[in-house]
Amino acid sequence: MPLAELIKIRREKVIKLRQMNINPYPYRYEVSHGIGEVLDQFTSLAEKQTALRLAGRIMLKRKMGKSFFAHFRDASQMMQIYLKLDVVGQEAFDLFNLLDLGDIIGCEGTLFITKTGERTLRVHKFELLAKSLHPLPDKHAGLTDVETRYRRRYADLIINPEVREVFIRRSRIIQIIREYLNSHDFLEVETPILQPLYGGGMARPFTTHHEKLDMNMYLRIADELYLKRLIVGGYDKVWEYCKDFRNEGLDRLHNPEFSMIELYWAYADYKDIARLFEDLLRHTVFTLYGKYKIPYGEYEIDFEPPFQWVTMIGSIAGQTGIDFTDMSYEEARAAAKKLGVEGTELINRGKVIEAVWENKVEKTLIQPTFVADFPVEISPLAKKHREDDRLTERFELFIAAQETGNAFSELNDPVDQLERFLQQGKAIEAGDKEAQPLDDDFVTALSYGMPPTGGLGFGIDRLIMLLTNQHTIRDVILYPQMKDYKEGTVPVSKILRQLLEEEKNKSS
RNA sequence: GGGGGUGUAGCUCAGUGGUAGAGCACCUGCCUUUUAAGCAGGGUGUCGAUGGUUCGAUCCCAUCCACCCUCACCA
Repeated sequence: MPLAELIKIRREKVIKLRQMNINPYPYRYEVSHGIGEVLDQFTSLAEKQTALRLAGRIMLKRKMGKSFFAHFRDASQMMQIYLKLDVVGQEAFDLFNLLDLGDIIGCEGTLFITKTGERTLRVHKFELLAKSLHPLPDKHAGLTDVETRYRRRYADLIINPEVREVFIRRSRIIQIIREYLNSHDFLEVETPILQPLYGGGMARPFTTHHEKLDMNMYLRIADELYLKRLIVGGYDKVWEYCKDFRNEGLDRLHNPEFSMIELYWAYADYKDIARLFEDLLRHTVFTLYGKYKIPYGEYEIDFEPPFQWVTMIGSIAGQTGIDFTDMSYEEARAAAKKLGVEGTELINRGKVIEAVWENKVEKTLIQPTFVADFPVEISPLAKKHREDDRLTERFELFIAAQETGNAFSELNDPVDQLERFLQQGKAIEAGDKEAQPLDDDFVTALSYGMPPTGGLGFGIDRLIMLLTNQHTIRDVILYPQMKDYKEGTVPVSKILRQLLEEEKNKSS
């Protein structure tokens, strides 16, 4: 049956209800218990014959002569209700007959167990709390079409409890991290999303324009430079849960709008940050699951510290037998070529080493592994390594072959920072759309003096994928970015407008 | 951007060069402890969009749109 027909049938029920002087959209319902709570305490509530007031959405409904069985669901759980004519009376019975799957009702009653053993609410009274006009997806096959699931997340959430569970866990994970950082004296701050200049990451930004100020602005790609200014200002530990925006491709690991946590810790270096990050992840996993080993796809990931620590160049040597430590750019390029890694974008020694590493090592890092000491050319905001100035004190944490965090001993020498920006400027001129522009005010801030500082950024969406065993970023973001589509759907509003038109014509 | 795939009823899916089907949902009737309730009956769709080929296209061809997978590039 076409959607318009199904909606019309329900619309007619609404009209009928109004004629019966029943408001299909009343204002409130006094709920005494959640359904999950009722199921948890079923035995004692049933014994006492406590009168309960529960509310939820009708998911299943079947008529049995002079009685009904139905299942309804609230945020916590689903349970069966039983309603019979000689308990509720003819009027209420007929009203229940008008209800559809998807309607939201409030029920008052007591508990019992059916012959077949199902815990059930015997309904004494009920009220319609909201009429549903749109039919629900199939009660067994559910809603599987991914496009509809993402475009109409509400339908996905109504019909797929496991999807609801992922987002409950997402919320818990963020809460656990927030509590951890706050209890470790990190100050939660807010910095601009709308920025006159972007920086703090390698990415193409979204650009916009402020009319009154007549200036171009960018949606932030990272909040790093603003947080470091706060370290200059004298806060020792700061962090932010931030939405960042990057104008790049979309795939199972990338959404243009995504979430990160960045934190900065004065007087610490990248090794202190590694210990902190390790402990934060350990704590989060354990709080969530009560254990350290959790499944991710075909793997079992072990979050019990200490995590493995390798250097970028060392891990390349481990995989390929080739040591890039003392190679010049030309030697590195030749060595990379022998390994099958080449390309015009490999314009300096650092990019060559990074490319070889990505090609040969990244895929192999399943268990949590810190990869440390990145080349200076690809790390414009990190402090040079204390033992080798061709490298920086920087690590990324890899889990299940995915980057799960990025940290440095922060560069706090304003002169060195200026030189790095100038280096990046050359890259921009050479056509690198992801190189970082010179931020004069940031150099100015550093010139006031920033203490030695360790900093960390990690993508929340990818971390949540890892901790909830989801394999596409769209399954951990409630409203992932979708392309507009122009054809192929009949919006409900169009159907309703037609119905209203018909009703008007009929009554006049 | 390259390659591959998908798009048919509200949902999940079959199917066909001669105007389309199933299950669920929906409507009517029976049934006062059912549960994928059951039984009897009923209705149905711009077959993603636009062109083309054809006597005739949902099916073949072209273009476009959306979605998925994959490679490349990046978080």
